[in-house]
Amino acid sequence: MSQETPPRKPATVQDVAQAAGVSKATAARALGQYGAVSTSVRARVVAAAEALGYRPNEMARSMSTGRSGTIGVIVGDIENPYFGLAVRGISDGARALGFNVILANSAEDSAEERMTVEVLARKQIDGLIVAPAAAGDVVHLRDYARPLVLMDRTVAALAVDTVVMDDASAAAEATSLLLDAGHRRIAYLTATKLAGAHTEIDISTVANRIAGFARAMQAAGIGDPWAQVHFGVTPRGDGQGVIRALLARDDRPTAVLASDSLIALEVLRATKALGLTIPGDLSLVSFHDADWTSAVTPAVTVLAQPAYALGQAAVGMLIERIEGLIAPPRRVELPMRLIVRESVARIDLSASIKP
Amino acid sequence: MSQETPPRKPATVQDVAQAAGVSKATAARALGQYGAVSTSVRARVVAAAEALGYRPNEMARSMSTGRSGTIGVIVGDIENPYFGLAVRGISDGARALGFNVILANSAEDSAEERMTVEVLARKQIDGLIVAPAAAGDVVHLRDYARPLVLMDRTVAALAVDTVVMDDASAAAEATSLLLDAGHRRIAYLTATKLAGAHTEIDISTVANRIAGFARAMQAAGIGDPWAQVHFGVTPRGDGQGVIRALLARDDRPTAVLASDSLIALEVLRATKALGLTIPGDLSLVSFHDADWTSAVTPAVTVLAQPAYALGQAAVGMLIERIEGLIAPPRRVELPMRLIVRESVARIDLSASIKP
DNA sequence: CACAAAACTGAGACCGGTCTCAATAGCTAA
DNA sequence: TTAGCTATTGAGACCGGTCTCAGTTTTGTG
Repeated sequence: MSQETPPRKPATVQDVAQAAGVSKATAARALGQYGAVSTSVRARVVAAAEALGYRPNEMARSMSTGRSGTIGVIVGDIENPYFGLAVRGISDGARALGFNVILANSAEDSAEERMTVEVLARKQIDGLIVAPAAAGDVVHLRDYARPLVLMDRTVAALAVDTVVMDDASAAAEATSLLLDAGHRRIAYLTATKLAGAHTEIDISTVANRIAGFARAMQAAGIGDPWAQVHFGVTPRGDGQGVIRALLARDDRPTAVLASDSLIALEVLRATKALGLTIPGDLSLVSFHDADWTSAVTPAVTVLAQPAYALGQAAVGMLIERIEGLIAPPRRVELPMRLIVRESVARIDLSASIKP
Repeated sequence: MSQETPPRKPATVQDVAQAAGVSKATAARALGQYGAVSTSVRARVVAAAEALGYRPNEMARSMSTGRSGTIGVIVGDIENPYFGLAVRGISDGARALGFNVILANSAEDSAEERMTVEVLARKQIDGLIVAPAAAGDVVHLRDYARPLVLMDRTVAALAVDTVVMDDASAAAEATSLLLDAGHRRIAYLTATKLAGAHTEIDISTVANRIAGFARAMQAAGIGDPWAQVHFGVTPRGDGQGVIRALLARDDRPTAVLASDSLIALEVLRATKALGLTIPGDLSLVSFHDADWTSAVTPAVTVLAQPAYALGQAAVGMLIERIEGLIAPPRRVELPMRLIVRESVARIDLSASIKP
């Protein structure tokens, strides 16, 4: 059977029908698992299909059913292991439920995001999961009148299913850990840039974390924690410069909280370049339990994020909507877990820190 | 304009045509950038389309043009940063050339790969890039009678465009580095498992690297280098056990060559658990310049692989074929670059190594 | 000013499936 | 035996575009 030359032009239902001596409609029924077909005819059709190497054209099928069996996913940065893991959760979940995934990157840019939504919509995706680049610019998401799920970030203006993490309390917890170890000069590093004029933070995740950080700092009686927040620490941007400048200051922080594993890596790089040691000269806590954090020395204390579960939850909710679920928008919040390892040192509160 | 209620049912060419008072054919020409349309009519149609919020249905378009503008990519393990980077190279290249990508995982399993090819083919992809799980089982790839490009691995039985790296010479180079530093007991660690009965290595990359390793070892007068090759060092499998057992032996290796960054991480984990230090107790060289390798201490000496370029080259060749290029199968080999860092120590050849 | 060439436009087939509806066939109940 | 049903099957419309071909309108040229 493997030696027969495959047809130049792929076989269609029509071809199979002809070979089996039945009508196109009947062949389609036998092949497509719908409608009623007598067992004898079905066998004949299936045999013919087999012989012709028939392969159903999913595109044509989607054309008439109106469902593509594909969902779109837009994240800001696929490079980030956190999103990478979330996407895997989505993909696995989607496949298990019979859907495919088209993945796209927005580069954390709203305009790019808008164009991407348009492209995906044209491809007839059945639904969309997005980690919106900016909560303030979401008309394209509202206009996308189909099942939509927000992941990692909320948008007040969008009443749709949302899955997020408990960013505020996790940030507060990590900050408290540092505070309890005696640290007072704690810097919070995030990749997000403050857009020119307005200083509003347009990503709920970032805002919540900073809020949690500030809350914990203030509870410890430390004034103006916002001054300790450093924006624009991008791995492929000037992140390294920002960190080095920070660590070169006389009143340099004794501890840093990195908002993702890529930033933690930049911190490692900077301390290495500056000859500082962790946790001796600088304590470090990072968001996301990247694989390397537990393997290196010192192992990095992290806030483990259930990113895979995040993705699974998102795709689960999305597909429920696609299947027709009618219900008010749901909101799921997943808890992070603080994993204490070796990158945080105690500091003697009474001793002054050498500049 | 943003306050008009979007139509319940998306507008089609027909709707636009009607609104503009022209025939469907003319509207389609104006909207689809083909055929000739007078400027006045075009303006009228475009305006109508704008007003109706018309959005072309790519699926329908593909249906009649016979081209989906989508290419499929199958790799063994998306988790692996090496493939992750290659996939990004493919995605970026594809987008630049006007194509989309559907990504799939084969879990390094031929059967899974076969099913995936089938699924992608049904989705009418225009071409396929694959890092085949096994060179011995490729009928499904041969039967897939469309543009096909092999990436990272060659398959002698498949005369198609291929992009690979210079695995043999790179492995030899890294081994020589270790040899020159005085090492003699050098272990090669790979994730690949030897399939039950036959001990053939069914992945060209793995075979070539081991060949390069063995060649260098033999050139240094070291007998039976194959005994130093350890298979099945999978991060999510028993990799950790294998490494620990290896490092616990009296004649444990003084250096290891890890075939990817995930394995290097496992080595780090094992030495950490066993209280060994790198490079003091064990030297390490790893394939792939993962981001963490240069940030940690000691920084890991690596064989940098142009994975992004690998992906770009693959997608470039594939799309040339899709566009109709007729030419004998091409083969591109990309060079790796050895980046010496801090994870290799000199060993005094005259001194005996303590067990 | 007349006629050929070029530019537009409209009708309708087609891509490869699904799906509705009517027609035929086989079978049971009365 | 025959009306009444149900199980099968065939014809053809339809999804939303593209594309061919013929008919109509302009434009160009001698």
